[in-house]
Amino acid sequence: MSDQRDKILACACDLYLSEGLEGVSMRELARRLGVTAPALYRHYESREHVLADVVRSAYREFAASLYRALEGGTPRERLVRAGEGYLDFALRHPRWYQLLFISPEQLGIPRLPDDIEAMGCAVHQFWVDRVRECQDAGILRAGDPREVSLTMWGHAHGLVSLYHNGHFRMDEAAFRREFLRSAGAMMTGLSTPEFATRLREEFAADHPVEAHG
Amino acid sequence: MSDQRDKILACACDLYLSEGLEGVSMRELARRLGVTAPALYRHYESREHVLADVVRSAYREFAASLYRALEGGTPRERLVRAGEGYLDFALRHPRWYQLLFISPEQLGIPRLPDDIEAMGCAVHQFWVDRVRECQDAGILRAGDPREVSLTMWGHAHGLVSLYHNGHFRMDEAAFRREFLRSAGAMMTGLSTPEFATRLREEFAADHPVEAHG
DNA sequence: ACCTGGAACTAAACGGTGTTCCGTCCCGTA
DNA sequence: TACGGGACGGAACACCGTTTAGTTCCAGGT
Repeated sequence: MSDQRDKILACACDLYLSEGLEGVSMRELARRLGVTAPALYRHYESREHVLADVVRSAYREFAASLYRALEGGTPRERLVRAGEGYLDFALRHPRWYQLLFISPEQLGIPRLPDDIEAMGCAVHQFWVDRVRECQDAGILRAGDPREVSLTMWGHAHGLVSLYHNGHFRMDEAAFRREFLRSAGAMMTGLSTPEFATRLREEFAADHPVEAHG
Repeated sequence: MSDQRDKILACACDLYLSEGLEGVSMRELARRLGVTAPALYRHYESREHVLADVVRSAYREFAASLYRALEGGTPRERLVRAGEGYLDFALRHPRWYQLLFISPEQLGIPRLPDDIEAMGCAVHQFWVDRVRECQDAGILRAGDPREVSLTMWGHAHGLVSLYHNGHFRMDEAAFRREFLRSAGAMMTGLSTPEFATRLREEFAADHPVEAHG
């Protein structure tokens, strides 16, 4: 719509990515745009509305990174690529990732806008779809795909969140390894017995030296 | 040490629990204590130092709730009770739980104080101990207990965090059920085959009607 | 060409924040 | 009685989000 509104949003995203939430002040935003703070209120109702738009940008970026997984040719490949996309996004853009799971309280509002909540639902649905098609393909155990995806999502988000908040004494490479190992262990539990066997065979083929450890 | 310092901390805890982080301002704190804001600086170096002490209080409360699990008579019972204590604490005191996993950035400091990081390590070690003794008892699969506890911790924290931030459209009772189901599914994957069989038998005995579903 | 309306902006101000500086009071001790 | 020091209050600084009122400027209609 408005050109200036777009500039404000772009500047707010830059500011957030470099300085964090506290760094996004109406005055600093105005300073960088060469205007005074009240001028921003012609284009945005309040600071929270600016931040809400930044969250929307984060969701769009995240969705783009996730939906690339649909280029995979099989259910299994799509699930794996989705997992890789998730981890890559979380590690490459920590601040944007944190924005996806921010509590309304931290934004200074009682509830998230409905359209942002809907974006969260869409992401959840994406995972449910990935799980369901893997169940249909005999890769994952039968069961409610919403329950299985809840388990997977919780596990992934929990590890990333603990890492981002400094609760693991690891560098990024070590965390990547731990994440993949942990996810593998969990997936084995969620897989059908046949696929779990196949997974172990593939792992043994990929790690011949460690196979005896 | 100082009497007034204790009063400030107690008041800050009350204020945080009822109003959240943003609600803890030096001026409001002083108002409630019947003094002016600068007076607080006789007893605390800065607002961040007050908040750091609130975090320490949260850890002490959390640890007390967790360590009660040691009253259990067997490794299995101690692990189960620890899990229940974790979930209970997270649901009964959401604000205190969130403080345990807060990022330094949200407190306005670059890194958490060493002693607070150590408190986090102690909690992690507690879980490692619970896992190890369950492995020794033949309940959990053999393997590095640190890796297994990482998986369990990540899973539990992720679900709680997503629930607290409003990413699940459930009430507390529904979340409790989902949490226990998800944890059960994950534990089955981490258990020894023998124990997993026993778990399923116990579940069937507890849910005779649903056994056919 | 003139007027008008509205969009976009600025300056000033209000009430809030964390924090510092300085003066004051009071109490225990020499 | 004098002094030192801890505890406090008042004023101030620099920041914040936001509101109000006044200014500028340009497009459109008469």
